Parts: sequence; C-alpha cells; structure tokens
Amino acid sequence: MAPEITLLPASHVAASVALGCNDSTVLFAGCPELIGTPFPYGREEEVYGEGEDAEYVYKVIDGAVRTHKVLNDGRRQITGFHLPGDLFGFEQGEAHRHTAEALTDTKVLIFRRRGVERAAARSAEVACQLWGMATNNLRLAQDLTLLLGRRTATERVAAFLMEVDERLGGSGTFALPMTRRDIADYLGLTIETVSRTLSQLEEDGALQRPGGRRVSLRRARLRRVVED
Amino acid sequence: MAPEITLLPASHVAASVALGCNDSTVLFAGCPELIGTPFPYGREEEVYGEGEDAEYVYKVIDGAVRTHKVLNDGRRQITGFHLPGDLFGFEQGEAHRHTAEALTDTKVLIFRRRGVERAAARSAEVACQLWGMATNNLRLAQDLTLLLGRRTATERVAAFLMEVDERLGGSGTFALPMTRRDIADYLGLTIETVSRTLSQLEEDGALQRPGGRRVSLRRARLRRVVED
DNA sequence: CGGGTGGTTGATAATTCTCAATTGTTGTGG
DNA sequence: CCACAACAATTGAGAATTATCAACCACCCG
Repeated sequence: MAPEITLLPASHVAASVALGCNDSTVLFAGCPELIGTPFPYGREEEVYGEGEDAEYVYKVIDGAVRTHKVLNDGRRQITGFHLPGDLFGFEQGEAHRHTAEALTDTKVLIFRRRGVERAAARSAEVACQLWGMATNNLRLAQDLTLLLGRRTATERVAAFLMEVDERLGGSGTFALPMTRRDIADYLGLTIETVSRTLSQLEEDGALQRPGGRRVSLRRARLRRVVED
Repeated sequence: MAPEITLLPASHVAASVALGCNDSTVLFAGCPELIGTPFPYGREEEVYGEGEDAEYVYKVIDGAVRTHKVLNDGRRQITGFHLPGDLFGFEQGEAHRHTAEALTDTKVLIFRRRGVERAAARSAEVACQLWGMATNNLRLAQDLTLLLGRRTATERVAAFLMEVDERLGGSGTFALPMTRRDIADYLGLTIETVSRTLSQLEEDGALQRPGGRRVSLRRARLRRVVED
C-alpha cells in the first residue's frame, strides 16, 4: 500500500507540521479571522478546472493535489504537487489558469478568495504571509524551469527522486506517491523514458527497487548525477 | 539601430506607462515612502550574481535586464526578461538565486530590501502590491514551464515572437532586442535550432526578416503554429 | 481466475544537438 | 569612406537523445 504522501511546494510544510497547526481550520497560524471549510476529494477528483471562476483558494490538510495545464492536443505539464500545509489556487485574474486534481483521497480547507483578499487588504501581516508564499512558489517554479530547459532525462529523474525523498522525510527509502504518467508530465518526458531512466539508475547502483513504487536511494551517487 | 527595448514580466508595465510614473523614483504609484536611487548599468553588466547577499531590490526604468541560472558545466537558463516598470531581485531567503545582467544600457532604481520589507510590514497596501507582483511573476514562470516541458522548437519560437511583439507594442514589426544565445537560453534550445526554426518560419511565410534582427510577423499564421 | 491498469522493455523514428564551415553585421582605426 | 577585425547568425552533415509504437509482464481487485 503506497503511503498517502506527496511532493513539491514544500518548505513551510516542516514549520506547519512542527507547529501542529495542520488540522486547524485557519489559513495561517495566528490568523483567526480566516476560517476555512473542510472538504474531501476522492482519488483523481477535480478540485477546479482551468478557466473556471477562481472563487476559492485552498489549503491541503491531508493527501496531495497536483496542478497542471494541458494543450489542446492533450500534452500535459504538471506545474506542482501540493502537500499538507500548502496553499494553492491563488490567481491574479478572475479565472483559474490551471486544473487542480487530488492525487489520492485528500482533505482540503476551502476559503473564499474575496475573504482572503479583504483580510490581506486590512492586515499587513496577512498580506506579507501571502507575499512570502507567492515568492516561495515562484522560486520553485524557476527551479523547475531550469530543470526542464537545461537538464537531461537522467538528471531530471535523479533530481526528482531527491526532491521527493526530501519532502517525504529524507530517509532515502519511500514509495513514490504518483504514477509514471504524473512523473513524466512533471519532468517533461514520456513514461517510457522515465521508466528506462529508473532502470538505468538502478543498474548503475544509484538506487534499488524492492518492488512496486518503492525506491531506496543511494543519495551520494544520485547527487553526483545531478551535480549542479 | 536596434531599439532599446525588451521582453517579459509585462502586464503592469502598461499601467505604469499610462500613469506616467515610469520616471518617478518611487517603488509603486502612490507610495511616497519608498524612494529608490537611480543607477545605470552598461550593456552586459552584472547587476547581481547568484549567491550574493540580497541587500537590494530593483525596478527597471529604462533598458532591459535578464535573470538566469547556470549549471556548473555552463548550461544556462534565462528565467525572465525585465522591462521598464518591472521589479526584480526579490528573494525569500538571504541570497540571490539568480544572476541579473543588463541586456543593453539600462537605468534602474535601487531600493534597500529591508526598507521595502519594513514598508510591507507596516502597510497592507504595499504588501498587497508586492503579493500581486509575485503572483503575476509566478504565472509567467508557469507559462514558461509549459513551454519548456511540452512544446516543440517551432512552437517555442513562435510563442516567443508573439510575446515579444506584444510587449513591444503589438505592431507586428520590430527588432529582437536580444541575441540568439539569449533566445536559445530562454527557450531551452541551441542557437542553431533557433536560427533554423526562424528560417523555417520565414520559408513557411509566417514572418519576414528584412535584415539584422528585424522581423515582421504574420501573426495569424504564427498563432496557428502555437494553437494552444 | 480474469480483466484492467500501470509499468517495463525493445525496435525504430523523429527531433534536437554537436561540430564545422560560411556568411553577415557592426564598430573601429587608418 | 573603406578595410578589417570581432562577433553574431546561418547552414550543413552526422550523432545523440528522446519519442513513438508495440509487445509483454506484474500486480491488484473483483
């Protein structure tokens, strides 16, 4: 059984978990006026679709969500995986520019966007938190840009594995929480290339695959592959 | 003579220009407490380097700046071009995560980062503006992600040309303000592929090249190439 | 036990890169 | 104003990487 965990816009996750504010219904720690409504989504269920009115913003409580864009011929690019503690669904305009779907059974908090905006307009502290969150997401997006623009398939997969490991606790052994298709659509590759690359990394002794989606990383060797 | 203009994080540019606040020394319109110091950079001059302490943030007044990341073997990815009105250099941590360089002779305003942060902490309005700016940059970064992850060379170049056109006034005829190397490093391609793709687009009647970096777009045909 | 989904592997094709040669552009000093 | 140097851009041929198409395997769940 694969664990119910996932990947990407991390960083403040650690803090959230440490503070135990994860099952609070509040948008930020110490911000009692922004109360969200808990809401469950099933595996593969859509949270919102591209082009829909962006009436709500979301915070992951449990499970994981991916956001992606699709071209009209079906090519898909995943722009992020959102884990417990992560906020997603913020937009500058009126409409969502991505589709968001639950990777697995997931619980989120839903906040009225207008409410959040009003709170930000009133409280510099709230606005600063939102600013910091956006800046952080920007950094992650730019890291992905470098990965997609300038790294080989092997480097992409190795970097991905190390990132997942880190976000899942850094033990070096874990089960990948997403399908090959999700990995491929995140890394800008095909599922076949992802599969072959994993096999190659295993052959090179950079990881082991005891079965299923489980992997056990030889982190020193993987680091040498990425070597940025 | 190539115009002194450039490309990317646009959008509020229009507003800035319309308000004529471009040659003001203020960070945002209607924010008199944040005064920047004008500073000139020469062509190809570095504004800041990756890893440097992020003591200042910047606003372009005139000219253009690019921000990029490099891998240790020299592969480079440009993450954005910054035009008059654009802010850049914001970081979540203490250090810059990019290198910023002037594309051409450029004038910027320099603001102490601490000062901006203090102003944001005091004024919800300032913090909201900064939040909006970051969200906007995030959207642009995610668009680039889709481009790099899932589009062909031809689509990338066509999309790039249309974007430059739009940011340069939308006339359909202009001189590309950057070298082939800059274009390639922005689109995740080589200069040869960029060059060949431009030749192919010209052959297909999607644009004309009167000479030098000048191009004249057949926008309807280019749009059909991108067809998202 | 069987069907469906997800994952792996192989053979081949397509795209893009690399290396090399050539041409074009720009700026400078005679 | 011209010649030339230095750099930028184009083009070609061949190589490398990744995608595509197809077959097969494994596992899970009824």
